[in-house]
Amino acid sequence: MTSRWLDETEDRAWRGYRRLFTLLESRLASDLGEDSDLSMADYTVLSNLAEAEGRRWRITALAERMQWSQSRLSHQIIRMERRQLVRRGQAERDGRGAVVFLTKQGLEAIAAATPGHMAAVRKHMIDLLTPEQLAVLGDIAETVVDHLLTEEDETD
Amino acid sequence: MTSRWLDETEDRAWRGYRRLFTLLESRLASDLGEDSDLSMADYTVLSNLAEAEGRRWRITALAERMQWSQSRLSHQIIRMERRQLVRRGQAERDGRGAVVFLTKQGLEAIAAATPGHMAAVRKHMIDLLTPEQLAVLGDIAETVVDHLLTEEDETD
DNA sequence: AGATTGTAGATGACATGTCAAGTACTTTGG
DNA sequence: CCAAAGTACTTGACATGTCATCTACAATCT
Repeated sequence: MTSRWLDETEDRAWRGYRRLFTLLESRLASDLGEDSDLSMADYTVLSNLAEAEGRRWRITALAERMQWSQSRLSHQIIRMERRQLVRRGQAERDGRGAVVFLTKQGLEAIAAATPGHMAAVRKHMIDLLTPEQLAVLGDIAETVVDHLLTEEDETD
Repeated sequence: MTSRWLDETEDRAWRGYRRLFTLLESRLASDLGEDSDLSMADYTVLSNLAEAEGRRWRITALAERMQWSQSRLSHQIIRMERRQLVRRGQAERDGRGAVVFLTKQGLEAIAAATPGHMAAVRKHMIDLLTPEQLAVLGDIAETVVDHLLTEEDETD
């Protein structure tokens, strides 16, 4: 059925997108959980830290990069600190600030989980698509993301 | 930076997709919340009910359609019932079963929220893309969704 | 019919996310 | 230098989602 709000192509794209992401999220999360004790949230935090200079980030900067609220990241990090995956420390030049950094265990956890996770990403998504489709997806994402980030700064 | 796991096109598509959906989800949710007192979850449930024959669904069937766990839907419906958006009733031919149906208030809520929500969907996504891009997105979603649904039934 | 197994849904404990406030430090402007 | 305003992060209350388990009814098998 086509809604009154979108034409057929639009409707197919929109419903497809919604379904894709509902299914893919839950599939990736369960694959990840099976061989790693990490949630998708854990994984994202750890992989951002692992990619970073010095394997550390200032909290606000990391939240910004991940597009998470500061509060969400704060809670997440506190939970991860309890599990020894990360540790917090004082920021150098700012008494208010905090940095998170990877612990040895965190590094091991992300190193162990990444091959399986990336294999799942390939299997359930990337390898199913042609290079042309991937290129278009990249374009689409760029367009929408740019729009959303730009607009954010405006009064609207 | 390109990861060791994906080539440049793949990496761009994958990171773009992740960023797109993080940003879009939160933007749509906040737009929706601003003019409607509905969460995205509320909206999805209500719109599925509104589209249905008799404006009602058997709980399991609705969960399946939405790709939600039964438990998630059960909790959601109980919360929505408290707010008078839906009501539960006995299924006709099955003493175990339950149906959810829209209340007058639920119908009014979804009717009031839909124009704004669909405008947001257009503004933040659909209208930014060309028909060709939308068609490719539809194809991509179909491919990935089919794969995920098919595989689900297998032993793996 | 009675026992066994299956299915629908609810429930409780707990993980996660959001929002509004609180605390502590920094910056700015006189 | 001090007051006012801003920034960085944490906290607590509460909404939401997940998982395992429970209850009740249905279907099947003898």
